[in-house]
Order: sequence, then C-alpha cells, then structure tokens
Amino acid sequence: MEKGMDWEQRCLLDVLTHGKDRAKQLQKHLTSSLSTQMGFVLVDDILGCYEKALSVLNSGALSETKSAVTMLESPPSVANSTDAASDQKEVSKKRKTMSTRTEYVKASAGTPQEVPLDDGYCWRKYGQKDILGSKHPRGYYRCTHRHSQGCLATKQVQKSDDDPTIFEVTYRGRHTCKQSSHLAAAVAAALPMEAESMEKPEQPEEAMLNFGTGLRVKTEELETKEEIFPSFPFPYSSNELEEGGSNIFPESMLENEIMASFPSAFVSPVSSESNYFSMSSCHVGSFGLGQTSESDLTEIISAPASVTNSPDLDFSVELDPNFSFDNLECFS
DNA sequence: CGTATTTGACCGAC
DNA sequence: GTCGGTCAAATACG
Repeated sequence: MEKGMDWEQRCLLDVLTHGKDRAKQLQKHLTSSLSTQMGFVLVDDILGCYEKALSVLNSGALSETKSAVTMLESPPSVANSTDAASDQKEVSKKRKTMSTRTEYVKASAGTPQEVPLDDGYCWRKYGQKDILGSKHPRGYYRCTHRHSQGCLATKQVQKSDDDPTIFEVTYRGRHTCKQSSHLAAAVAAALPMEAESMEKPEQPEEAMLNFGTGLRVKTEELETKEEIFPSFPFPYSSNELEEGGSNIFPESMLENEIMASFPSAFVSPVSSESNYFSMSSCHVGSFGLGQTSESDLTEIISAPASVTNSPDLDFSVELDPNFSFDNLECFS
C-alpha cells in the first residue's frame, strides 16, 4: 500500500496543482464578469482544498487529510477494508458501532469566526476541550433530542490550525430523531429501514454539500461492514481534468454536478418524482445572496458520485410534498 | 422559569 | 500518567 502511494501522490500533486491553477483562472474570470456568488464560494473552496491537499502532499504528513485525499483517487470500496487494518494509528481508538465522518467546512468570506455551522440539525454543546497539538479547542455537540428521542448523534467542531476559516466537523453516529427541521427528517423517514443493526445509508446529511460554507467531507465508516460515502464534490480523475481543455470548472458544471448527481443517485423507481425534492432547486436558487443569517440553511444534497459503484446502496428517497421547508426551527 | 452554554471534574482508553 | 470524551453544576440567556 505504501508503494502505490508514490505514484498516487505524484498524480495527485499534478492534478491538484493543475486544478488550483484553473480554479484561479476561473476566479479571475468570475471577478471580472461578476457571476453568481456561488461561483466565488466554490472557487474559494476549491482553492482552499487544493492548498490543503498540496501542503499535505508536500510535507508528506497528516494522515488525516491524506485519507480524505485518497478518496479522490480510489473508489470507495477499496479504501475501507484496508483502512481498518493499516490506518490504525489515525483511528487508534475507533469506537465500534459508531460511524465517523469528518467534514472540512470552510467559512465563506466575510463570515464571522463563530460560524453557526448550521447543518440542519439541532445540536447542543456539552463540552469543550483543548486538544493537544491544536491551537483551538474542540467543541462537543450532541443532538438536542438525545433524551427526548434517544438520538445518539454527536459532532465535534474544531477550528483548523492554520486556516482559521476552516472548521473540522466530525460527525458521529447517526440521527435517529425525527427533526422537524430540515429535509433530514423527511429523508430519514423515507429511508427503507432505519434499523440500528443495519448499516444503511447513514444520515442523509452524509451526502450533503454544505453549500454556504461547505468544503470537504471525509467519511470514515468504522462499523462492522464499513461502508464509505465519499461525497466528493469534484469526483474527477486526473484524466478527466486533463481532457477538460479550455472549459475547466465552468460554473454550469459545478451547478450541474450537484443538481445532477443528486436525483440521479437518490431517486429510485418512485412514481412521484415531480415533487421529489423540489426544494433542492429552491435551495440553489436562494443561494448566493451573500446573506448568511444564522438559520440560513444553504445545504443541498449531493449524492456521492461514486455511489453507483456500490450497487448495494440504493437510496430510495422521496419527499413529502407537504413538507414545509420553512420550518427550520429547532423546536418541536 | 425553562433551556442552552460554560467549564471543571470525572472516566475510560492508551 | 496523559489525553480525549462526557457529565453535570453553575451560569447565562430568552
């Protein structure tokens, strides 16, 4: 495994450098033509991502991010089995029967540092710790409905060491609560089965790209079966990138990426697809107004592009047409 | 007054 | 013993 890494790293280095270049170009272009703010945010994210990845590769350290990068290259099915065996240093104390997933959330420009980091769920802070080797403390959150509904989902939020605009959000467990807020509720409710014993498609949020602030998602399934949901916004390979030619990262592609991957991967032979997730467009539409009110949920579902690689996982999701998306409050 | 956050204590894993 | 995660009393907030 270590041997293959060399080639992969070189490849990655190439790709990332290339991509970074292009993203910069796009950024300039956007600046001049004043396109949608989404473009800016995305480009910003792209750059941040590349910066990080490159620094990792150059230093050869930081196993954590490395595994995130690895997902870029390798399909989901491969990463997990070896993951448990070889990457033990990173996950030395994995909790059995607990899924872990880390997102690297970049605060959009202008956003204050105490970003709400609203991901659609209601979290309650229950602790904070200074972490060895980290400049910033780590906050511990659990689902508000832990006691009322026995929801065991938790998350940890920590500001990135060197980039204060990036937050590392680690989700643990899954929501079993029915949140009145967010599509999570609807999606979760529609999931075929929620049985604890089954490693079904985890929380729908898993496959989400937090748009207003979203950056990167790393998924680590540490469960018995270990399924991985690499919901990578840019699931390109080095080849594709090369072929990109002149139109690299066109804005439309980015949007399509999300819009397209979403229903195609989630939708199953369900009759009512017209109202199916109609709010997704609403979300995209409302995005990019520079407004980041705290309850502003600029999220969207982007299905893992590689989900098609794992036939086992078929999401069948449908949304209650009556589902009110305005109901984003956390109260029940 | 009920709920959320803060913060030191506690506990289990290394 | 150290470290990370959680608990819970005290406090803040509405």
